[in-house]
Amino acid sequence: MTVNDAEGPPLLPATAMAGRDEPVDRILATAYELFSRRGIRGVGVNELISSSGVSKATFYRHFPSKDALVLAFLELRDQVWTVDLIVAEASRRGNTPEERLLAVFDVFGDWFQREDFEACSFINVLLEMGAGHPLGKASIDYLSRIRGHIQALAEEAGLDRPEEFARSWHILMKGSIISATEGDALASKRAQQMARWLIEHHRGL
Amino acid sequence: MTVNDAEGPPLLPATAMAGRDEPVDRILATAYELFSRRGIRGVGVNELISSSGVSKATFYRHFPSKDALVLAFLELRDQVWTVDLIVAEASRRGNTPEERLLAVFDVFGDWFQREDFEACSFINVLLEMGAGHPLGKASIDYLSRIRGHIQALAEEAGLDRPEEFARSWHILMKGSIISATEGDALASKRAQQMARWLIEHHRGL
DNA sequence: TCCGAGGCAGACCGGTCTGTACGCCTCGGT
DNA sequence: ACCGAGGCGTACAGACCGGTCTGCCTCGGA
Repeated sequence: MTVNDAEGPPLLPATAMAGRDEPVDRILATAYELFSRRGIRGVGVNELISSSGVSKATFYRHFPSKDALVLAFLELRDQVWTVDLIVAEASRRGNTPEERLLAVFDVFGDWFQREDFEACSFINVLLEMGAGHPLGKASIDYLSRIRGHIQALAEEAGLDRPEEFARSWHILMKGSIISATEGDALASKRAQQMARWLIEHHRGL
Repeated sequence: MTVNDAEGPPLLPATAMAGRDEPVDRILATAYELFSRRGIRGVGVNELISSSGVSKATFYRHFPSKDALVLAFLELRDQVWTVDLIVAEASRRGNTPEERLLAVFDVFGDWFQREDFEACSFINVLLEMGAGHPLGKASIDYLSRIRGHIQALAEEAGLDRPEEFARSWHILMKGSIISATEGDALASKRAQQMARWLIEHHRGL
């Protein structure tokens, strides 16, 4: 019995930070919590250090700047959210590559209904900082990694043109996230239906 | 021969502000230009007043706060972008309701390729401020108006369940915008293909 | 026992933020 | 001829920003 095991997979799995209580871990854990919920510009360094119980000097000893911490946050988000929460969970729920692909939107459905649903940090940071900013570029890179997971599943499933398939699939993922942010709790179902049609049209007929 | 008639429909049509040179118009025109490109928090009041050649007292005489100006900007964006640039242009390009629906993604294709492509301000503001913020709620409202235009076209086309159709369609619109922001210039084509399948499945068979 | 690395607390810097206030000027109506 | 509305420029308040720096304390290894 650890923290946040009440509803679905935990956002911050104990395995990632288990037992560690070093300042750098507290900073990262706090950054994950605050950045994912309120964005980058919405969280200041002073709040970060006070919330993580760390002095300012310690903060800047581990991270040369706030942007450096944001980069570390994005990488942590890739591990915790993309890999552990979405990809791994979808793979667990499906038995075949196609089922695993479609299960992504089942996982989305559960995720959308969490009261602490915070949308996709990569999209948030990309739009907040702009595509030209280093943090925006990093976000684009992590978004492409998500597409890579989809493409790998598409290849396993033997679908046609897996790269283009993944790009179309990703449109459904991102669009449904925005719709969920607007309050459409059924956005995952709508996207999943369109995803089924996409699979049909990419099957080697 | 007016301004920005070089490539496609103008972002700020002369008709909207034609001839008017009042301070409030200059403020709004500047706000449109800056907010749509750099977001809300990325533009300060000092820059707004200096760029529009207006004193600070004049600014606060017309808009009681920066948020009030943002609300006015969102409404202007609804008129200039949603109505004049997207809906009207798509209707102009298509002869039937279904063609007009699909033409939305043709307009998107042209829009995505502009070097001053700035994504969707409603999505930007929603993610920047959060769904609970008044500006976020206003953005959700303007996004629902976009869905209303789609739903109206779906009803004209006699499609099944036009409201759900519009929600799915909107997922494709928003997802393709994010993909275009990432740099995928063909996102409009991918979304349009999925949109065709969506129409097929909503036709009264 | 000592000593240095690392952590905590907080003052401080220059800059930026939204918003207020004050002084001066230029109009247009009476 | 006058007078007030409205516009311009600017100084300023109060808060917050990212980032630097100093001082004190604790702990672990030689």
